[in-house]
Order: sequence, then C-alpha cells, then structure tokens
Amino acid sequence: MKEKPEFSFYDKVYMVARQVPKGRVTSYGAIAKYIGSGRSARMVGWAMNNCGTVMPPVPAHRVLNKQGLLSGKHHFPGMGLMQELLENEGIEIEDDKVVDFEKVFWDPNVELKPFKSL
DNA sequence: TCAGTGACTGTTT
DNA sequence: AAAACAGCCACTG
Repeated sequence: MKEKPEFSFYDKVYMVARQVPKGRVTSYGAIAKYIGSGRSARMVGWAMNNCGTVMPPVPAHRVLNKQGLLSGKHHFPGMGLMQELLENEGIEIEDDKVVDFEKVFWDPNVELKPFKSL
C-alpha cells in the first residue's frame, strides 16, 4: 500500500505553520523543503495568502523569509499587526526584521519528523 | 489552454 | 555589499 498524502500543497504548509512553537519563527524555504519542494518557497507564501480561509487559522506571522524579514506583514490587517503578534510571543523586532533570528529560528526539517512518517 | 502573478531563494553581475 | 536575473510551482482570469 503506497501512502498517498491526501494533503494538498496548501494543507502541508498550513500543517507545518501551525506546529511552529510559540516564540519561534520559520522560513518559507524551510517549509517548502519539508514538504518536498525546497525551491517552491513562493508557493508557500502563496498558500499563506489563503491562510485566512482555512481552519483553524494559521499563525502566518511566524513564517518569515530566510532573512528574518517580515516580508508578509503588508498582507496582515491593520498596521504592524504581524510585528505586534511576534513581539507578543517574546520575539524582538527591529526595522521589520527579527532580532536574533537564528536563535528563534525553528526548522521543521530538524524539529519535526519527516512528513512521510506522519 | 495560455499567460500573468506571487508573503522566496540561490546564483550571478 | 547590493542589485539584478533566473528557477520554481500553484492558482486565477
């Protein structure tokens, strides 16, 4: 029996994003690689665009680019909401980027088990 | 069906 | 070091 993930590309992204621990952040590329396409980071970002249409809601504010920059903050409602959410979790933000990004970085490829094992 | 878009990343200039 | 180019794949019109 071949395991056939019924999970769509979106679902995989949401699944990983939801498992990001509080006070931690990850990058699109890390998620993309975790789901099997290390170079499809753009698709991860695109999936995040629909994050508000899925349940439960996805903490897209914990997903940043590899530079630790809040690249998607402009997509959040209000102004600086994404930054406030991150700061609320203990993450320090400066100039729209995460301080000590390497320290709060959470890599699903390391912290989580391979997707096939799920 | 084809073409355009996009919350990224790596390589090259 | 910074900017530009290319690759990548899924969704919409």
